[in-house]
Amino acid sequence: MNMKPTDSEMEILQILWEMGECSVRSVHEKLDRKDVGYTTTLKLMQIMHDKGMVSRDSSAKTHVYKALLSKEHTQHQFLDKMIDAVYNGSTAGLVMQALGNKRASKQEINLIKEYLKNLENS
Amino acid sequence: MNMKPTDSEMEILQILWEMGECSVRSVHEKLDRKDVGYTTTLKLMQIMHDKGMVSRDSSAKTHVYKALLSKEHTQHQFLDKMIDAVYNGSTAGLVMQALGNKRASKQEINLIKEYLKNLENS
DNA sequence: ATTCATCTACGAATTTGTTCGTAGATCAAA
DNA sequence: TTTGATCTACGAACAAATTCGTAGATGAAT
Repeated sequence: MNMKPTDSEMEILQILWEMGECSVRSVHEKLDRKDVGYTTTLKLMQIMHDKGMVSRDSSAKTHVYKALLSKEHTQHQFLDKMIDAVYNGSTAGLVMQALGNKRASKQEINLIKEYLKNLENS
Repeated sequence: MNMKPTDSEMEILQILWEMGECSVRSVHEKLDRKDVGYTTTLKLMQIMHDKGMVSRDSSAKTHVYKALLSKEHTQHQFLDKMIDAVYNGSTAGLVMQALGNKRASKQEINLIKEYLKNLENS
């Protein structure tokens, strides 16, 4: 029962994690991908339910979905796979390239330094 | 001409990056995935050639392949996509979770600290 | 020259993910 | 109670990636 979400499923999970509970309609509206039909989103969420990734309250006409996969666990899963598949198992390789990107702001870098300091004291 | 490799293509690229030049046979033998036929590996590398990901010297009977995509650029591409898709755009989020994993050894962490120091002086 | 292992080429089957159209249920408002 | 908007269910089309079987070329060894 330990499925790795697909890209589309990941987009939906992000929204569910942020919102907590959600109808298909709400998810669909928050979805920023180029126009895809409503029933597509519906179908995806039904499949996710079949897979056990989300729970569903179907007591009312409009069903309400909730993520069952934890955000942390799922991120972890992706990260591990990426480190192996793209960085040959080197965590440092990934981290240093991530820091080398122009994407990391001064603020983010300070955050990371703090984090490293705390790591030390444990 | 800027393709994102699939998972299988990535496995092959890893080997090509490591080896420099390679026949299909060599790649196939280094491939550690659960037994897949030789012609499957062949086909994949032919497709990669069609896509322009690898070059091919076909002067001899046994063709010799070489990666055309740079390792750094490809890693970067994956990293960027991952940060958006899984960490909502937060580089720090990814880095800190990577460091939190038990996978980062003391040695790796020191490497990263060094790297951060050098970032400062520039 | 024949044999044999190994190679490439390529079509096709399979699998997995994504998309949508249509049918029928539900419910609120006129 | 009829209408209309919105919902779910579901089959099926489509697309992309992966897999393999088979045919034919090549070259080394007998």
